[in-house]
Amino acid sequence: MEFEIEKVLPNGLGRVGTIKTAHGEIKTPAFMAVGTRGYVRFISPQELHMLGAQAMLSNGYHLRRQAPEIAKAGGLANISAAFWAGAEATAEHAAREARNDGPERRVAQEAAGYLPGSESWQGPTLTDSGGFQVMSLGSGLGKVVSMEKERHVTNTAHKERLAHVSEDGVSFIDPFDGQPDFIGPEESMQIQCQIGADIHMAFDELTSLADTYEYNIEAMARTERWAERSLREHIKHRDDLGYRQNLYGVLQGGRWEDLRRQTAQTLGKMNVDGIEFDGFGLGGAFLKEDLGEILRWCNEELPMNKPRHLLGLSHPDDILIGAEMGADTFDCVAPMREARHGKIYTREGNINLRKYSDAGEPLDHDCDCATCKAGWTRGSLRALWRSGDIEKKAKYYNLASIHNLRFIVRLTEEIRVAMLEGCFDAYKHDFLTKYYTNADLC
RNA sequence: GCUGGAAUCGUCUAGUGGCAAUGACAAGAGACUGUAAAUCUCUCGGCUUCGGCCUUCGUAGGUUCGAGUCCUACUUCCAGCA
Repeated sequence: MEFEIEKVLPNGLGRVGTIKTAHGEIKTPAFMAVGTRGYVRFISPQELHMLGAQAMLSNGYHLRRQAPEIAKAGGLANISAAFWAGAEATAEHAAREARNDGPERRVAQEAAGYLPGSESWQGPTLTDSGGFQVMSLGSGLGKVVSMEKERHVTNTAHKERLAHVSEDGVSFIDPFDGQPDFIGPEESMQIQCQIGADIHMAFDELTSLADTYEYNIEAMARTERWAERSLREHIKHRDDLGYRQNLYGVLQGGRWEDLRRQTAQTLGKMNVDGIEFDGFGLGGAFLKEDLGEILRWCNEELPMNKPRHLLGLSHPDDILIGAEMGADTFDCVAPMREARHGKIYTREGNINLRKYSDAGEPLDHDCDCATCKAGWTRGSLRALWRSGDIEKKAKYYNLASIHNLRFIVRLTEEIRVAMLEGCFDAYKHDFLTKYYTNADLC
């Protein structure tokens, strides 16, 4: 994998570049669409391309059982409709998708034409290691990035712990079928090399905001040991599918400067038989106010010439700060999840669609997404969303997801242009002023 | 006309002696950041110094310490019979 840097900001960290993978290029900064199970919910691969998404991120944890099948088909970016239609995985997959409201849920996806496998994603792909699930199934304190410190432990206090960490890896209960399972660095690498994304993440342990400094030292050291094991295993399999797969080491260390700088140096130099990581994942749960500083600590220590992926963030201020501080790629479920939940992104701040039952105005007055161009208004979209008709709802999820995703993708495109033209600071200031000073902001 | 049955918060609905009264939907507010998330939380008669207070289950009476619940009459609706 090559990474070409075209321009660097005066701060020496933020940059414009191009990542070249076996399945295509990624012009950075870039936002990757999240398709956890190998497809992006409610958005077809063709629609993804049209809205400017350059890459898709899937998850080794969720695809672990289908991984051998995916490998046989030649990897995530090569699987055909026939694969999903014919594979045994389909039955299991459908059962999982349908777990809440029976067949209806699947019918909704079929009706809208968004079942996985109607097409395949032709482009660069990335898989996560399953490390995030250590926390989301385990310590269970939502990965909240909040403006307010008091709020950082929220909404999951009564969760049952489904995952436990040991030196070997993570033992967990699959929340869908209740079966016990285990993933360690070796397992994660084997799974990811079967799925065959262009970029893989080392198996890491994400700590929550509630964890102590002492625990973060322990978890970070474990993540570094896992990183070396990940690299060792990855090297064995990285060419198994006939093209070169790449591995990013993942930085943890919470909100502490000494830990962040230390792990950046350690992972930046880490090698197995002279082979180093191809790039780096910037991980962690962040308070918004700390994000820029933490990224600066990491990226001042990491090698300049390798790409960095900021894991799991996408709010505009986070992306702007991330790009400024040297993150090249991003991914996040928020644009699509929030779309499904009725939050529509606009340049003047986000709106809650519930409040616009009669509104004939566009979603966003300045938007070039397919949904807006097709003339959907706040009112007409709200009517779809609130409809009891499951097919209409599916249509809403499609239209709203496209809008929000395009909004974030476009933001990264504009950041790239602004950086190239040397006006990043002005662009950032203008965007944030407009976006965060509106009274309707939610 | 007779005989049964039914009338509860926008809608549907639970409730057969201690109830401002169940659940669902609708409505309203908030949350969501490497997807256990088409999800979750809160509000949903009025007032409140948050301890309560007031007014409510078709209408009017009655029994009872106490009635949405029991009794009587009336009104309306449904079903069956004329």
